[in-house]
Formats: sequence, structure tokens, C-alpha cells
Amino acid sequence: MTAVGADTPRGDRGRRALILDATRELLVEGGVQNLTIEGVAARAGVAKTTIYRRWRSKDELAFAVLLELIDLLAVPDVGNTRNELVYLVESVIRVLSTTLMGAVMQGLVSDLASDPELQGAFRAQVVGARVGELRGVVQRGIARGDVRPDTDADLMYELLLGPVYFRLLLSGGPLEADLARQLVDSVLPGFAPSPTP
Amino acid sequence: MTAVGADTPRGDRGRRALILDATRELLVEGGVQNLTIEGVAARAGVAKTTIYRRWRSKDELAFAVLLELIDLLAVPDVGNTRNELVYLVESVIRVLSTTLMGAVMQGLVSDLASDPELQGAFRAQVVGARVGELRGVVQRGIARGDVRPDTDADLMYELLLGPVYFRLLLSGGPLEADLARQLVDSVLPGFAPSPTP
Amino acid sequence: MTAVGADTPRGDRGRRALILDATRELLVEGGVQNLTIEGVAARAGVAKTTIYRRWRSKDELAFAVLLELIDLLAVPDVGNTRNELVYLVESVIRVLSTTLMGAVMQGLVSDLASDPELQGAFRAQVVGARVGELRGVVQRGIARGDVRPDTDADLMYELLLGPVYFRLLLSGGPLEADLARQLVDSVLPGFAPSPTP
Amino acid sequence: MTAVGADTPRGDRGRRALILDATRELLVEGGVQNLTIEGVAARAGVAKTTIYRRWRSKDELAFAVLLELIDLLAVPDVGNTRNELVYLVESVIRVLSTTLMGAVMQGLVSDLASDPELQGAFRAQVVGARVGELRGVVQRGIARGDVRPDTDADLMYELLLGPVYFRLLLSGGPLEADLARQLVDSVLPGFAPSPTP
DNA sequence: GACTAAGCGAGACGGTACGTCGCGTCTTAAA
DNA sequence: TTTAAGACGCGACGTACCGTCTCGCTTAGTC
Repeated sequence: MTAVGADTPRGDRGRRALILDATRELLVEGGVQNLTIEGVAARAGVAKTTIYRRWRSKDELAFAVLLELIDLLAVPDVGNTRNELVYLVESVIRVLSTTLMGAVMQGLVSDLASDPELQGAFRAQVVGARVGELRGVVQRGIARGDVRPDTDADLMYELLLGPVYFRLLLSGGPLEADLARQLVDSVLPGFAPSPTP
Repeated sequence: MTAVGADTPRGDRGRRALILDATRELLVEGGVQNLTIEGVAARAGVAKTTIYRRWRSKDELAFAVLLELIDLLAVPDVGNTRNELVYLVESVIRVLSTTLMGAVMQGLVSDLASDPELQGAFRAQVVGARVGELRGVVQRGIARGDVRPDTDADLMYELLLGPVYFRLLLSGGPLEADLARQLVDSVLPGFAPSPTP
Repeated sequence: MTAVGADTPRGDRGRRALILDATRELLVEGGVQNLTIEGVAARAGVAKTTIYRRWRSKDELAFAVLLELIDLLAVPDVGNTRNELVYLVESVIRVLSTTLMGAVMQGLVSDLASDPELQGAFRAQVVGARVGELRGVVQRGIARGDVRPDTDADLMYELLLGPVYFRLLLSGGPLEADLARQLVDSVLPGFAPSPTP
Repeated sequence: MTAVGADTPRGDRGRRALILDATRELLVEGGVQNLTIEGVAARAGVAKTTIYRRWRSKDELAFAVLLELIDLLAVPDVGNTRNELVYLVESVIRVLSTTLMGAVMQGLVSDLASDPELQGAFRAQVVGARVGELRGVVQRGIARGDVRPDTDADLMYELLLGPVYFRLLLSGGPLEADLARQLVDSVLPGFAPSPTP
């Protein structure tokens, strides 16, 4: 079942990857809902204890898989704030709707609220990266005069992606490409510089 | 299956309420996470089967409690679209942060995605009511000339409340009263009539 | 579902028969093991209470069916004690192996021990009838000089049928026709008159 | 499945004994009828799963207790076939009427018929041992000229013990010591050598 | 012919036990 | 020392029937 001889090339790295691979497979097959430590152990050909030694819960395990999915996109400077924002939101929508990430988020979200540590990690590693990127866009927009100087990037982030997550997690509404444009066009005016005469 | 309204002469309504009360108590004490059918049965002094006869899962049970929490607020016409929107968003924030609803939402959200029936009920009964209310506000706004006539109330709803749910469910950000004002002020300009001269 | 108008020809008799028929069918399908009052009620198109009104347990119900199966055979006087005994034993074997009776006995036997009332009924109505018949055969045998005058018919009954029930209930040994002959031939010498010269 | 003999280093034997002890106690208190896996688990201070891991049903569990009760008596050669047979039958009667075995048999018998595996075990381990013993007695009897050479030990076994089980299971008749003598005296003549002139 | 009371179907109910699942802990033996 | 293997106590699951208990609705039988 396990590839003897090859399953411990670096001993640790190999075993860790083995487990994450099995987790990913099982996530694809049944979602976080049906993910079990026992299942991962069986699939990975690993003892349960080996998993517990590294992750405290199946949530952490799923979160570890999730972290590997985030492609730290850099929004290119195209000289146009609106387009850059659309690009950013589209990227998030794409990842959520075409990779495991959407499904994992759905399964994990209930545990986020009850596990501060997990929530902290989410905020730091998922939200943080994207807000950082957005901050860059905003900065460039301010420089260009497209965006008001006192713009709160965190708030803008929530306005742009709150609706996306709302659809993903709550309403089940469609995560289509055009949504990015709609959101940006509705939100951007709120952060436009006042038309100083 | 049974004639609703007729099969509830007495004793039924009472039993139903008994169970929901117990559920509510246990939700307060431990959240959806720690809610168990056995626990509810014990607390309500009722057999497990009696619960299973009415609700198919603890999610449905928790959702039933949640439904009772929605106060179908009517946003009063104060002659000012901005204030009306703030009022609406504030109401939602208040319910989420001061009643069980926030905690129940956190616990249920992961199951929404995997239970289409539950999600449908959520969309119809929770989102539906609020969007309906918002639609009224928008209509009045259009009449007043505060809001663009082609405004998509659903989108506006997502923009106003997406960020609220984002904080509640994902980032753990504060659900403070002032948030409503910030959101409305950022969103409203996107729906303002073009200043056609 | 029930034949309206026809299901209460005599009101009581009809309903009683209905229930016993359903019981018999279910006994055929699944044995006493899988017999349930709920199943009988459903099959008979009758409320559970109607059954409980007449029989206190599913054992009594099964026993009622069993009683209907006993054909009160009369062993004919063929002028030959051995043949008469073989006939009697063969009859019992036939009933046990070709009708429901065997299966019902297997299912009921464990409850006999714990339900004195049921055991009394069994002893009186099943054993009693057969021992009575045997007593007649023995009497004729004594008259003919084939059987010792002090013969204990009860003991002979146990010797002849104990092995049959042993196979039916315990060892699962075959209940074949020839068994009757073997048993009689082994038992009869023990009750033969002493060859007083 | 696991290597027998190796998976019982310590702690296993102990746990097994713990469960069987609890089972025995509960059998004494309420018979097979009232034996429940949950009850055994509670009494033994053991999880239900631990029981299910070793026995598939409460019948197997009760049977395991029963097996421990069989004292593999060896019938001594007293130079007298009749006395040896009486000794053998008396032993069985004694075990059935003075130990748990009788009650357990009563409770188990209905399940024997519907569980071929259990019945096989019964035939092999309970009947088998006794028939083996009987076979020895018969052999000695043949050597002595007390018993016909073509004697079928299995049939003799059924004749001698069928009536005993008949009383235990069906008629509730008394299992007294004298019964052994009566049975042997009635059965033995049927297996006596023909009085060759 | 109307009225009562019994019997009935339907099925909800509290309850017991079932057999299963997966948890997270722990022990053992091999590497 | 780390591992796989897997037994274990535990808590909850959702189900099956139990025997009891209202409920109206028939349906005789009596006045």
C-alpha cells in the first residue's frame, strides 16, 4: 500500500507530505465534513499518533492543506486602480470557486469561531496576505489620485470580499467572474476623492 | 403529512416549545458545537425519538431556534435613505451581537453549505425577509432621488451585510454600532444617481 | 388497505383471524425472532392496541398460531404396538418438519422457560394431547401383552420425543422419517414384559 | 484475525475475564433474557465496543460463559456399563440443575436454531465432548458383552439426554437424580446383545 | 331514530437497547 | 526514539420496538 523505501526520503518532510496528500484527497472526495483522522491515517499508511503529533485536530490539518492552496498573487501595476481591484477580487473568486479552497472554507468556518488559534492563523495568513496586497493597490491609487488618501484598506477589503464570502458560505449565490466588476464598481465610488473644486 | 393546525390541540405545541426551550438553553451554554440531541432530550424531559420525529438533525433544530430570534423589523420611513440604511444594518448587527443568533450562525454555517435544504430555508426565511425590507428602503430612496433607479437591492444587501458576516464568521472583527454607518457611507455613493445636470 | 365492509363480518372473529393470518405469514417469512407486534399490526391493517387487547405478548400470539397447527391425530389400532408407536412418532416428526410448528417451537422455547403461564399452556395443550394418545397405545399394548403393565407413559413419551426435540432445538440433526422407527425399536425393549417362563 | 496467543500478553486476558465475570453475574441475576451488552459493559467497567470487539452478540457472550461451565468429566471404568451410564447422565443432570448452565441453555436455545455458527459450536464443544465420553463407555460395554457391537452411540446419547433436555426446555419437568436411573434402565435393553442361544 | 358506549385506526410518546462511528489516549514491538 | 498498529474508554449517533396513552371515528345495541 505504501511505497516502501520511498516513503521516508527525508523521514519527516516525506511523512508530513504523505499525510497532507492523503488529507487533500479525502477533502476532494468528501469535504471537511467527512474528513476523519482515522481516514487520513489509513489513506496515508500512517498511525493516528503520527498525525496527532503534528496537528491537534482535523481542523488544523485541513487548514494546513488550505494554506498550501493560497497563491500569493501580486497584483500588477496596470496604471488603473479599478482594473487592479477587479483583478484582485477575481483572483480570490477564482481560487474559491475552482480549487479546494472554497469547500475547505465552508467546512472550516464553523470551527474558526470556536477556535481562536485557528482564527488567528486564518486572519494572519489568509486575510493578512490579501489585505497587504490590497494596501499596495490602494497606495498606488492614492498616488494616482484615484482613491481618497484616508482610505481604510481593511474596510475596503471587507466590502469587496464580504459579499464573496457571503455567497460562498451563506446564500450559495453564484461566484461568477462578473461579480468582481460589480463589486468594485459599487465600492470604488465610496472611496473616490471628493471632487474638490 | 398530518393536518397542521389540527394535530396541535394541546400537548403538541407545548412539547415543541419544551424542546426548543431546552435547545435554546443548551445553545447558550455551549453553542451549536456542543449541542447534542441526547442533551436536548434529557433537558427537555423528552425521548430522543420525539425530537427526531420533528427535526431530522441538530442543525434543523438549531435553525428552528434561530428562526424564532429574527425580529421582523420594519424600517421606518424617516425621509432619509442613509439613515434608514444605517438603521437596517444596525438592527442586524444588534441581533447578531446581542442575541444567540450570532453564535448559532457561527455553528450552523458549515452545515449550510452541505445541506441544500437548510440553505434554502436560510435564504428564504432569513435573507429573504431582510432583502425585502431593504427593497422597500431602496424604493423610497429612488422615489426621493437619493438612489439610482436601476439599483440592485440584492447586491446592495450583500455589500452592506457581507462585511458584517465576514467579521462574525471569518475575521472575528468587532461588530460595533459604528460599523453600520461606515458601511452605508462607503456603499451608498456607489448607488447614487449620476449627477446629471 | 383493509377490505371495507368485509373486514368485520362477525366483528370479532374476523379481526382475530385477520391478526392470526398476518402472524402466520410473518412467522413464515422471518420466524419468531423477527416477529414484532408492530409488524403484525401493519400487516393485518390493525392497530397495535387491538392486538394487545387480545394477547399479552408476541409469544402468546405465536403460541396461538402454534395451537392451530396441532392436528389431533388419533393413532389407529392396527393390532401392533410397535407400528402404532412408529406412527405416532412419525406424525410428530412430520408436523415439526413440514409445518410452521418446528420454527415456532424453536423461537418460543426460550420464552417457555421464563413464562410459566406459557409453559403451562404448552404442557396442557401440546404435550397433554400427545401423551393422552400415547396412553391409549400403551393401554392397548398392555392388553395385547406387548407392553409391561407398569409402563410409565410419560417416561416413554419423553424417551420417544426427547430425541426428536433434541435434534430440532439443539443439535440441528435431521428429522427424517426413519428416525421414528429407530427410536421405537430402541425404546420398546425397555418396556417389554419380562419373559417370564 | 490477530495472532492468537500473541495478542494476549497481559491486560487482555484480564479484560476478557472481567467481561465474562460480569456476564456470569448478570446471568445469575436475570438470565439470558435480561442480559444486555450495555449492562455487561457497565458492570465490567468496560466500553461496549470492547465487548463487541470480541463477541458478535450477547448469545456468543453467554455461550462463552456456558463453555466455561462444562466440566469435562471422565466416566470411570467401574466394570459395569449400567452404572457408568447412570453416572454420565447424572453428571449432566447435575450440571444443568445446579449451575448456571441450565438457565443459560434455556435462554440460548432459541438462538441456536437461527445461528448456525452458534449451533455448530454447541454441537462441537458441548455435545461432542459428552458423546465422546459416551462412546468410551459403549466401547467398554461392547468389550464386556453388555452392549450390542453395532450400537450407535449418537442415538443412545439422544435417547439418554433428549428426555433431560425435554424437561429442562419444554415441559419443565423435574431434573431429579433418579431420572438418570430410569432413563438408563429403559434405554439399555434396546442396546443389549441378542440372547444368542 | 337518537344516543350512548365500546371497539377501533392511527400514531405520538417515554423508554431501553441496539450496533456503529470516530474521537483522543495509551500500550506494545519493531526498526 | 520514533513509528505502525491497534486496543481502549468514551460519548453520541440514529433506529427499532416496546407497551401505554390519547385522540376522533365508526358501529352496534339500547332506549
